[in-house]
Amino acid sequence: MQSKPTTIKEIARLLNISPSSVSRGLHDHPSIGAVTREKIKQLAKSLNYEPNNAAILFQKGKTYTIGVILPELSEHFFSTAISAIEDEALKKNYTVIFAQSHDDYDQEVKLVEKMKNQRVDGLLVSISKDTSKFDHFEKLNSFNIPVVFFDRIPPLKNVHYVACSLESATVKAINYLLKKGHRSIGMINGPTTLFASDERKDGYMQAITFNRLKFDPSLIVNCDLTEKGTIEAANQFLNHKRKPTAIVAFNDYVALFLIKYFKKINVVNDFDIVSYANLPIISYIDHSPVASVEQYPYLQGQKAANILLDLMNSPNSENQAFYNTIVESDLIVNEGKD
Amino acid sequence: MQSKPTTIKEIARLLNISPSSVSRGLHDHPSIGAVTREKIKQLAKSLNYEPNNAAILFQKGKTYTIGVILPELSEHFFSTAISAIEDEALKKNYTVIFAQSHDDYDQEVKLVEKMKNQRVDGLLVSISKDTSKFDHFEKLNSFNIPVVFFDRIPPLKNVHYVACSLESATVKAINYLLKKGHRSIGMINGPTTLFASDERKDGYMQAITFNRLKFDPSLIVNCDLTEKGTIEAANQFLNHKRKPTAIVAFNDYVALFLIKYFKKINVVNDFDIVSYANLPIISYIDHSPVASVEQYPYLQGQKAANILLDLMNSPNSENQAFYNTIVESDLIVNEGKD
DNA sequence: CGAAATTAATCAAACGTTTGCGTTGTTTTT
DNA sequence: AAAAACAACGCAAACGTTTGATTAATTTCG
Repeated sequence: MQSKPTTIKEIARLLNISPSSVSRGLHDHPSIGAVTREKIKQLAKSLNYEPNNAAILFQKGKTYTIGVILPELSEHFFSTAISAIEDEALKKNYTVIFAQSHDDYDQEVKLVEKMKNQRVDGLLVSISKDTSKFDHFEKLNSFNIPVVFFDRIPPLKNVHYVACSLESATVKAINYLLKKGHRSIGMINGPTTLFASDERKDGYMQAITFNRLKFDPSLIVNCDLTEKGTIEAANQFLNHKRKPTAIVAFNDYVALFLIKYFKKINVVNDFDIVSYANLPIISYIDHSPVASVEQYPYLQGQKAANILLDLMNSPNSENQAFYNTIVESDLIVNEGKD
Repeated sequence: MQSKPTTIKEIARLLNISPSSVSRGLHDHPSIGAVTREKIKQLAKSLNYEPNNAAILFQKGKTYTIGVILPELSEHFFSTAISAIEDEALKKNYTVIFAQSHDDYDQEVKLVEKMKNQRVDGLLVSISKDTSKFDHFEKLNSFNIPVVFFDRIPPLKNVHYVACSLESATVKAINYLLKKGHRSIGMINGPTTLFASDERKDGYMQAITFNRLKFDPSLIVNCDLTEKGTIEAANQFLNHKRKPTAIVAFNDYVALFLIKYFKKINVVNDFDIVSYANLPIISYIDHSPVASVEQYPYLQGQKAANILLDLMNSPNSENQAFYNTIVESDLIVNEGKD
């Protein structure tokens, strides 16, 4: 009743050869004769032999595991990204373990420590909102655990990362709105502490100045990304001397709050809204954004995973080169709204 | 530069005692004296000793890993559930690995096999849509790997599971609609192969007959859950001799398709819609469902994980008792729509 | 005071696999 | 025909930790 998994020893015993020969036979080592090799393989197959991973990991001192730390799994962006990571890892026979920081710095520090103790071979990280120190990652260097950051990356030079250029995407978004005839464009930006806020702002300014228009700083409002904050920001626009006719929202949640509020006060048709995609079904709502910045979470996850797999399997000599991959984001125009 | 993790052997060498004493000391084994124990612990701490997990797993023949197989991580329900699973596992120092079947039977079979080979200590499964055979799970019995199904459970008696009682929830939904005055209620149900379809149908019938109303089978339409299928189902209702005034949609996606279609043909105000929750933001759309059946994914994940942890740590004697946990689902009435 | 019980530690095996090195025979080279 | 090369396999150690059995030293008790 109680099946024990087949082992190499068992196969060796049945075949009257040594375990080492079985091991070599299974790995097509040249020093094992063809006939023996086939006998080994056939018996292994018929006994449903599967290598005991724990034993291999232990003996090789590797875990064939990559850790993923991200802020919030239930966010569509991250669940998509981790899905990609898992797919890539599976191809190379790596296992993925993950943990959520819930956007908490202390939690993130703990998780990094835990991942290190779990002896992950490498780490993929999307940093939490309120992480501004990065010592906890540097410790991993001495243990030779490579780290690749994705999407939410730290403002450091000497790290590997994959991210989206929100700046160029924002330029595209503003250009699109300008081409539609808008001359006063508001932006509900995130907290100033976020790198992503800088990128949006820079993109905004770049597009405005490139088109030889006057940049009005009061058209960019920082916001804590809550519903309340969004409404406050919206009110600033409504009372603005140059009331904008289009608004770039920090993300789909903000866009959602905005649309809800605008509907309530019956001004929803006065604005074109552009947002940064993270809710798959936003296009289903009425008066949904006219365009969205697509950040390709699957692609980002894929690239980050592949870079990490690369780093883990290369000698640690080439420490000077850092992978800095930018995934181009695209402006997706919402059809039927144009 | 290149740090090697501290080992028990190293500690033993430095303290001039045997590795076994160190191991016992760290585990508060009574046969180690208090002074020695403290010396061991202090040195271990100062050297940042962390047990080599791979070695422990190997030697114990356990992996302290629970596997999760689910259809689609990007669905909000599942990402929430796995988030709960991870939280529970972490508490007991278990690691979670997961994989997606993408609702494909063959893939699911492969994943079960893979999880078995990875030597997971237990498995949590939400079965794929087109799984109707369950041999691949039974094989796990002989390897003493407990399985707990959650949400999408197989129609078997001798399995552990956690699920939502969609039947009673459906009763609540129908009762709610009846109380609102509806007398002809349509239901867009899923494929007949799904257990979840049976439950909805049973709940519908139960509520109708309990209220001494006549049950009209043509008011329940099976549907493949695609947009096209939803529209076809909707058309059946529109042409029905007793055109319903309320419709119960199989899930939020179906509700979404339905609302979109009804809006297009300008009949959206003719219907009250009730749905089963899986999209967190559905309440933001116009003409959103008047009520939703909440299935508490976090709670389900939590319970399933705890049952599994229980099973893994109990002797395999009590094989007769099966955990059959039903999480009561609630009808959430969409405020402001009532 | 000697036997038994208790305390505190050690020994050695085990878990399954890999791998450097050694040992056979057999074949090829000069 | 002796030396060199090669083919095919076995031996044994190693990875870090746990644990049953054992030993040695000390204490307790009748």
